[in-house]
Amino acid sequence: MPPAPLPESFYLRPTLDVARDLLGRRLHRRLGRSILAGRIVEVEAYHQDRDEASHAFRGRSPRNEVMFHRGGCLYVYFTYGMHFCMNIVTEDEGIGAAVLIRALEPLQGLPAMRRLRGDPASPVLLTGGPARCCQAFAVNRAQNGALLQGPEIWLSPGEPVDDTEILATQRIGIRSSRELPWRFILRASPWLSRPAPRLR
DNA sequence: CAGTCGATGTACT
DNA sequence: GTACATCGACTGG
Repeated sequence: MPPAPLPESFYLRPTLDVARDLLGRRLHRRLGRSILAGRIVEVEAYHQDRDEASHAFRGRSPRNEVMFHRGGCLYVYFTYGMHFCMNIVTEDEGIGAAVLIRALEPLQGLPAMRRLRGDPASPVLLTGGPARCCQAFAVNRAQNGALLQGPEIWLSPGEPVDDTEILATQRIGIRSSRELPWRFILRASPWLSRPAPRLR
């Protein structure tokens, strides 16, 4: 039996708290009779308030509708004409907020992930990057709005992460509100979309 | 290594 | 038109 989903209450907290707390959790995806799993090692928070880079900053629209749903579902959007990105929706109905999954450590179903990704040369190219995570886990428009209580896709507790393992940095690939340190990484993970900044 | 650039759909000015 | 929460192929050092 696969691990049980995190409770809905996990998602109904301030988005930055959820973002940090997502590190070390596991993402599970059922594909027919097989199950894929990965450990979350890199995320970015987005919020309707004070965050011009957020899709929710300018209010509800058909695209960002799911960001305003009650926390505990998946917001999937299409970008750059060919890629999908997946987000964990947070907070109450009516608040536009979500956490982008940027990198995972593959744990289960690696052969299937390799097929879905076109057999990349380096292991980190399997799930290092938000669009790569979606491709490796077969996530696309069809999963937009999916509830995270399974059986299609869900999160499980995984194992605890100490605060000292977490680093907050600026987000990747955005212009506005770039000063917000809302990217959270497991600093020692080899599975990040890019290496942790050097210590000083 | 770093930097550049094309692919290609959708949202928004 | 222009930008876009990206990726992969290619260039040059």
